[in-house]
Amino acid sequence: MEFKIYNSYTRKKEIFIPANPNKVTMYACGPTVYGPGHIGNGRSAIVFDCLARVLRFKFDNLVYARNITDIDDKIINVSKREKVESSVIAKKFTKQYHDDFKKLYVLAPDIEPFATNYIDQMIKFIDNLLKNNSAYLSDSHVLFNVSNFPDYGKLSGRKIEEMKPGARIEVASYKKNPSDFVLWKPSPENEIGWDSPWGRGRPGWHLECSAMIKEHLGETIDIHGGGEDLTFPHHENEIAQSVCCNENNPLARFWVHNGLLRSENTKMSKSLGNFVLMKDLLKEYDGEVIRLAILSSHYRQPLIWSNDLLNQSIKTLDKLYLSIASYDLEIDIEDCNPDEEVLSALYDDLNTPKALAKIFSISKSISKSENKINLVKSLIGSANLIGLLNHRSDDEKFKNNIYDTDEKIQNLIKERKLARDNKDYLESDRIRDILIKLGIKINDK
RNA sequence: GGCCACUUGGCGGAGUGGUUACGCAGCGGCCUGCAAAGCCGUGGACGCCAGUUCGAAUCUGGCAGUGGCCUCCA
Repeated sequence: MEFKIYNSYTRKKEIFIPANPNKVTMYACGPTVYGPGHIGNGRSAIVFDCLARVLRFKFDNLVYARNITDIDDKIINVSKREKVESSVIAKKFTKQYHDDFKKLYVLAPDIEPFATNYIDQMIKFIDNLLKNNSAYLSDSHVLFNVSNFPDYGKLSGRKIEEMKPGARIEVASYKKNPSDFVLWKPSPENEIGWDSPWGRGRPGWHLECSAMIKEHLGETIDIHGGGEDLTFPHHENEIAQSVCCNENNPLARFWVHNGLLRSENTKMSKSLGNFVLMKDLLKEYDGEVIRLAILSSHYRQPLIWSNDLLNQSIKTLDKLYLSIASYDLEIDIEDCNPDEEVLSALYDDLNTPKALAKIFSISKSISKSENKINLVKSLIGSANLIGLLNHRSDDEKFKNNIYDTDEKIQNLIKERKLARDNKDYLESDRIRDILIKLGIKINDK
């Protein structure tokens, strides 16, 4: 079965064939760690985690890298405010992201490069660009010379002439062309910086991805991903600098962008302040519920984040677990393979809503089937492929469930059964109410 | 101003030129001491206007609405 994915660069769904089947390469832009991540960051991580899982299933030897931007003006600003080193801020929020991602069942990427570990590579990168006239020095900054790259704007579908310079941000005076972007900028004495041929300073935002991709994955990678909001200017700039640095080799064969989350009618974003933090959400909802909510819509569609969506996901997930409860203990996880229809949905541009529809229908068919175990295997195999149904009926997670081994609760259940046997329904219903208050659902039979 | 995307039932959300998506919620029934779960059944949709076609929610054009981007963002 072939794997198809929508390529933002060509604006078409295309069959994905890796350039080198022995090493499939994917890079996704990770977060800048200057504060706790919101659920939009979570969506991106979940989408590319899901893509990585499916690619791993289809191809051997996927190398998936997702970076952490640990040097940036925003981090520096926070560090000034908190009066600590910027590395302290970066470390703190890297840990927060890791914790959040783990709870969302996002697997660690194969490589997680930190920008500050690649300063040397970035300096070399800039040096290369200066040598071939793709960059210039101006007012202690090194800038990328956009006019030297004719394909600039191709990814985001815009022409330099059509852009309205300074529409939002004032054009810096040291730029030859408003679209030129910073590769290296000077750092004041009291701020973090590294020595370079152009003085003490720090790299521009876009550079790290290009340098780290080149270092770990090569000059041309199979898939480059990130949020839709990174298309311009971030990815456009990455392409420009990488292509110019690497003798016109394309940076990525496929570009994959996830749609943005919205709160009501506007996009959720840090600058608008209308975001929901992952850590706050995770206090109220199970990570698997959040993951299901995210995967219930196609990754390229905008998704309106709401409590309704979450509450629906709770019910749906409950039912999925209920349908496999106890049967799942009889099977070996190794034997669980995804259903063919689920697979073909996922192979078709990662159509998770369609895959979930099939998962639900398998789940529904279990109770009336003669061959329950096979269906349970297929259900778990399918759900696991997209990072769902990670728990078994006897897991800690279900402590507060009918499978609870807690003595007090088991006794209550026994007492209730006794009352029912004696047809003392007043008493049995009273105990049921207690159990419900303890978060335990009673399913007779 | 330029570029791009989207618009499906109460809600979420796929898909297809002609046949039930699916889930949640609803309604009727079976089961149950009563519930829950399960089972059986059921109503309800493709933004508007034209065009192409034997046939369009699906293709084309126009219109409207919503949203995104035009150097902070996943």
